[in-house]
Amino acid sequence: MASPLSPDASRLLRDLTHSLPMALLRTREAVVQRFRQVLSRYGLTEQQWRVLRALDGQKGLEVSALAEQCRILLPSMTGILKRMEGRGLVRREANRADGRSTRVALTEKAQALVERIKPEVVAVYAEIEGILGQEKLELLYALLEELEQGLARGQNG
Amino acid sequence: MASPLSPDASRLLRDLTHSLPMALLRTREAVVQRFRQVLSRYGLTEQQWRVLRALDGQKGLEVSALAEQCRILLPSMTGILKRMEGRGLVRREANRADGRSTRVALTEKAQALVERIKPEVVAVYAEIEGILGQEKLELLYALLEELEQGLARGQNG
DNA sequence: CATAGATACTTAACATATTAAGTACCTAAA
DNA sequence: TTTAGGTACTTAATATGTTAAGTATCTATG
Repeated sequence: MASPLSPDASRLLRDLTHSLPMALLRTREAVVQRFRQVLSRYGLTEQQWRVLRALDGQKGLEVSALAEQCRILLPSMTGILKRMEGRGLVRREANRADGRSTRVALTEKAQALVERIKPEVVAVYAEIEGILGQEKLELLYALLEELEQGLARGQNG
Repeated sequence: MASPLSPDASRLLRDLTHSLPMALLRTREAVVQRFRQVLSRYGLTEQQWRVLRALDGQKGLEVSALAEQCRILLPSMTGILKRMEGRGLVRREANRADGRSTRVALTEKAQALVERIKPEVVAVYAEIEGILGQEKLELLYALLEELEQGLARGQNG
């Protein structure tokens, strides 16, 4: 049963190896794996590290702001914070001004952990920069952002 | 508590918005969301679509080969295939030559479903190409692959 | 003041990701 | 032939992702 698609459509519907979601997935997978090698030694998932990074240097953030920065949906964030709180990495304080929201902040323990891990993470970044070189890396960032923005505009405005 | 990192390290440890894993995640998220708008109308997840795409036009694939092409780990694939088999989308046949492996193939129903969905997916691809333009898109693919290959070499060879 | 509608989460239910074990089968070497 | 060591999965346990509901709380309005 041959595909009834036009030649142009066939070009667009690339083989799986070259589809854009797959390409983004494969590259991200490879990048994240390197970071995970570091983080797993500290019993942290990549998402938990994102939370630590986002809260580092902040006095505290509301859960929704934190979720947005980390690109983690609120239902997932609920569980992540619960586990991190259980391990004494984050502390929650009620927002007196607004009874609905909660502010989250790092504990001293978490601050220390972040400082201990940072140098190793930096080393991974250096390794990655070394692969592409700074110029290509910047180009990659620019293309990714342009695509993201373009898609966002298509959704909203 | 100021970070004890060098200026160079500070440059490398970008703010969360510009970290490479986050950039890849954000862009992929935006891209996948567009595809999901189509797929969800057919009760398919993105991963299930990857399986359909990989098997489309094949006589059948072994589970491990399928998993590799789809970039889905075997334990996840086990569940995905179980659900798809339950919905009559895939069929499994024992490999007479090797009792360990199983070959998976699309059912007629799944073939028809793929043909029905393809045009809509192609439209999404066209939309994405329109955002970046073909030239930048190719550049993006090339950069992603170069980075992925570079990281893979760092792991293995 | 009463209340409809919005906000900021949390719960629930299901699908997937990740790592570690377990199982059945196969292969090669003693 | 027996057996140690691989291979191709599957199971299990835990963490997240995704969507839909549910729960307080807040805000603007009549």
